[in-house]
Amino acid sequence: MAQPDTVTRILDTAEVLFAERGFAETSLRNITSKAKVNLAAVNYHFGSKKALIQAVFARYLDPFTTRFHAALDELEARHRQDGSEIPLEELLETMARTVLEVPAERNSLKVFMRLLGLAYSQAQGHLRRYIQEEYGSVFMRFTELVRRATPELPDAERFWRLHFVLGTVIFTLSGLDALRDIAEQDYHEHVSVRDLVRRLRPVVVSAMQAPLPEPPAQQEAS
Amino acid sequence: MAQPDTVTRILDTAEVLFAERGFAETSLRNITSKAKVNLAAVNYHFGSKKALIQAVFARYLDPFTTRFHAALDELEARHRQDGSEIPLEELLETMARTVLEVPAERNSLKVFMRLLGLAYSQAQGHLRRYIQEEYGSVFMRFTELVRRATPELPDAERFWRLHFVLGTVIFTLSGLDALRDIAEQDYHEHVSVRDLVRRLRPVVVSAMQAPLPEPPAQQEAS
DNA sequence: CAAAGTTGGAAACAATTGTTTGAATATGGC
DNA sequence: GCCATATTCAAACAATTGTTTCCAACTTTG
Repeated sequence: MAQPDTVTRILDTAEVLFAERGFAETSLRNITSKAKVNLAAVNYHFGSKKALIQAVFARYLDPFTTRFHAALDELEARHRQDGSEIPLEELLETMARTVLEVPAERNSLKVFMRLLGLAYSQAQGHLRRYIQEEYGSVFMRFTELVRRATPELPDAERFWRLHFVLGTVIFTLSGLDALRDIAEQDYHEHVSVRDLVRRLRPVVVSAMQAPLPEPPAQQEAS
Repeated sequence: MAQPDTVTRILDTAEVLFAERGFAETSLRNITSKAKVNLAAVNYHFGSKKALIQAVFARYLDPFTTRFHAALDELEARHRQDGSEIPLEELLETMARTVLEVPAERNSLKVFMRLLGLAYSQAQGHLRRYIQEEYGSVFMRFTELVRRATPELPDAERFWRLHFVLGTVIFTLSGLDALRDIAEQDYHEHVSVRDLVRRLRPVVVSAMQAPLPEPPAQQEAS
């Protein structure tokens, strides 16, 4: 499409407004007026509002997948040498590190997380489809590694637990501002994102390694 | 406001559409045409779209808070007799049971959960404020009981962990349809809501009882 | 039965939405 | 210099939004 200043001004403004208010609640006029560009610029450079939304995501997810693939490459290479399986903690740790790393440059982890949360919760069917098609492969690679790291878990159980912890992370980090306000007000304790990740670690690990649920419906367990 | 058939037809239709597509993405014309009532009926009976949204929530949350208070009363009374503290599992169990119980009549747990998820994720400031003001007290009562059940947890840690598991539950149950599709397709296994709650139980308990995170910088031991 | 008040309905309201148009301006290659 | 292309801009577009108006139909009540 195009490269220069207008495009990034639009993207910078759009991602903030989207994160603050959602997609449907943010009009193109909101974006263009705040970005000080002409209204038609969005349709000119991106084609449509849908395409703009996808472009906002691509600017985060493209570098993320690149780095995450690289990090997994390195992790696999290291463990291929000493012949050991990659432990679950290391996988989770790697993912967390990559997630923290990518938006660090623009100091916008909060925006990134909020966008991810919106992608799941807003109806926007096209978005989920886009993300699935464009970035599904890296997620599949990760889950396959998790599978090898947790051979004791039935496949279905692991599937659900991964989504359980995904929910924890996205919910917490995407609602971070509101929660942080409450926490600071109630406990007079400032929480940084790194702080939260530190708190999340043992919880997520314990969640993944929780005992298996009792088998369904039958009154009699062994 | 009013009582008869039109009002409930609007509410029934609105909650389904809201759950499917979000608030901003659902127009009053969508609702009224599908409910086969006149467009003006919404503003006549509820006053505004905002008020309709709140009414949809109230229809779930009012009975929920009533029953939850009652269930907690009973739980407290039972444990006051034998002098023991209420264990965490029982608290979580009670909440889960109440959540499952309330919408069971209309077979709309999915809708209920999806609405809760939207309430958190959609910007809709008025909604969060409304829910907080209207139903904050029952949540505070619950957290106080959780506090007594987990005296080993620092207050801030407990606060965060409660929101961690809240995220798990809301995220999972509100995105249930999509996740269920994937799960059935990949593992040929049908998952009911009760099934999911069964899977959630050990995960949530383990998450709450996870070891404390290490203070800001140190190595880890299992 | 008739008056009063409540509910239902078609139409119009003003505001806002995403998108398109066509002319003006800047930019870059020759 | 000039031409072609790329970008910006103001204006208008058609569609949709929540809300209001005014009148008909109904139910209740005296």
